Amino acid sequence: MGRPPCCDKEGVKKGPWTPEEDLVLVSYVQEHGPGNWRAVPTRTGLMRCSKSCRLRWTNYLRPGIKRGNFTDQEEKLIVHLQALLGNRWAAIASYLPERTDNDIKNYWNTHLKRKLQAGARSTTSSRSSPTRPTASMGLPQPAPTAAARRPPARRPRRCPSARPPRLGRTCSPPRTSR
DNA sequence: AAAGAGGTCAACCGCTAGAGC
DNA sequence: AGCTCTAGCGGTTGACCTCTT
Repeated sequence: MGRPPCCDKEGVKKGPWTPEEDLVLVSYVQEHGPGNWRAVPTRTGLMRCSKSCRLRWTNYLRPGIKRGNFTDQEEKLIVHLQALLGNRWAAIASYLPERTDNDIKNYWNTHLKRKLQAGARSTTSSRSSPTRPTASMGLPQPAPTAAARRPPARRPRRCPSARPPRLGRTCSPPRTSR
């Protein structure tokens, strides 16, 4: 008998969360606290996978999250930490408690990577050896997370193209930023 | 005003570490 | 020691949005 899937694929809702689902999840977490995500779908009646619940909470519903509008200071910190730690977004996020790893990852991939590439292109002629930043460059202390303990190396994915088509984004709340 | 291109970001998937038995 | 299960992580996707033509 193989390992069962993390959640029942039949009857599990995918795609954007509705405000009603958010409300259910928030009230559950307020009552029981975050954790034991496995129990959340059964206890709340949400037709969502436990992973989806955890992700929604940590990336969107968790209190104290700042969204969008990265400051110059945050941007510099992310660039510095990325050079220092690599793509360990959770570890980087631990230095920015108001930001989520997903947010930082997105910001890096959409803004900073491009920015740095453009900068690198303009300075390729004057290529002194890049000064690799050190951990003692005035960084705040990270919150202790499991991410900080994990090694950065990961295996390549097995079949990246075998994915079912996504459901349409039909009922997400209107975007606030931009 | 319409169409196409490119950017953004929420959410998914697959994988690994670690706990529990 | 070995197996199962869960939590958490990083990479990726694709719908939606904005800008350009």
